[in-house]
Amino acid sequence: MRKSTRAKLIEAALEVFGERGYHHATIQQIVRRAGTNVAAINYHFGDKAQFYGEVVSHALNLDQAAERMDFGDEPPEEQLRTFVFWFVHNIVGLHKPSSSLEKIHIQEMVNPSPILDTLVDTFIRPNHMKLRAIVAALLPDDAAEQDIRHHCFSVIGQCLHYKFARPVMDRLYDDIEFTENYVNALAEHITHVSLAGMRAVPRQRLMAARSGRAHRS
Amino acid sequence: MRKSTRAKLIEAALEVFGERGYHHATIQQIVRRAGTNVAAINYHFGDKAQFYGEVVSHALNLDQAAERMDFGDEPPEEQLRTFVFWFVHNIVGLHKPSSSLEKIHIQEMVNPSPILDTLVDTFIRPNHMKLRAIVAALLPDDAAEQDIRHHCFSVIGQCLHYKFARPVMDRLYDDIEFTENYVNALAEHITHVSLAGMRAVPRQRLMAARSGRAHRS
DNA sequence: CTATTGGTCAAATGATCATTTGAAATATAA
DNA sequence: TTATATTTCAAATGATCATTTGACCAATAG
Repeated sequence: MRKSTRAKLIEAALEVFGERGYHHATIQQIVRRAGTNVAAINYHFGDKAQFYGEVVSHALNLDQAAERMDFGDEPPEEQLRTFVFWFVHNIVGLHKPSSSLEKIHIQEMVNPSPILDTLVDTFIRPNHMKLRAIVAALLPDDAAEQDIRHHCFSVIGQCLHYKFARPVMDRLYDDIEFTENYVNALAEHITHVSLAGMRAVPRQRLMAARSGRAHRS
Repeated sequence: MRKSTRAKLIEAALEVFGERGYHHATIQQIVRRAGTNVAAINYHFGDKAQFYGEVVSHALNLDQAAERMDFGDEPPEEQLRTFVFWFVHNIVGLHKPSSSLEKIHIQEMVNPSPILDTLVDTFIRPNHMKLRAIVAALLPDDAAEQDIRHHCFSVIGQCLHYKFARPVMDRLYDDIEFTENYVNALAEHITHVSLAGMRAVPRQRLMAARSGRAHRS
């Protein structure tokens, strides 16, 4: 016995769920890739939903076992840079091996399943808090709670865009290639914009006058 | 005859496709909302795919008929602000009436269908070019092509995040409410960060030394 | 009036999946 | 070895959809 059927199934499912999302992934595809057959799912995991749960928690364990991002005692600017580089590389998917969890993370954002709660608690929130600490260190001490959040979301939003908008970007420009160097340049750009945004804090507060200005339809 | 069945179908489909996306929307749901039955789809449009095509191009026409965003001769800073306010409000969906097209736009980004090509050409690219012009006006004349693009993507990425990450944000923080005022504050934040990022242009170019720094797995 | 056309309907068909089943094969214990 | 529990398999079942069919209805033209 080389590798237990159960293990092969989880491994294959991690890939397939990452590629197609929970709904679009079929059990056929998974068992074919695992070299076994459909009944094994029922036998080992009950049904597709429970199976998916097992797969995700297995991925979460893997991730916890993997090396954690740690910034010695770098200044917060550098910590942000490190965070963004790590995130962008994982998101864009150049780090093939360990990024299945990221893919599932993306799929769940777009099309949440009950698993999302777990995913947020054990994976997303810890990362968010790490970023939040960095952002808080970069902003003035009296920064409002909302501003801290928004700067976090600005950082993450810029990173994720290169995942979500990929199909559109490829149609807008036909010369984009996500090489190692290009992704590094992206990360540098995002770091730059984010830092600039945080340094320019003493902005005038939102004027009430602006309230009505949006798109009048 | 109050409203043709065909019109009722397109109207209902616009909503349903916007809410659930092409794949998850069922013909049953659409015809139920339109108060008719499944055969009408076959009769009027052939099949689901062609139907979807008609619905999207109808929405595009509606959108073209709608008032175009125009900035008199405001300075580019204000133009950017106007653009972001308009985009965020449409994306987040406070502008109920006209936002079905935006919803389909989002759905297509995540789960592209053949329609995406049309959508990019007639809807996304024009908007992108408008933003691009504003960004180019804000950057120094010798700004690199890549920098222009990346600043555009930073703006759009920050905006879209409040759509895509909504399920996650609701789990991270339980006190977020997308009121008119809050969305305005968001838009102001995004404008602020983006402008700061563009003004701080004379940054040192990416060092080759940084190439190897990302997540070492 | 009658025939033709455009439009609607309920029910049938067919495809794709998840899930179950019961028979085989394999291992494990006695 | 024999009995018992585990694990795999191919095929059956059932659910959910999209798509088709053929019977109706209403209007309009001859």
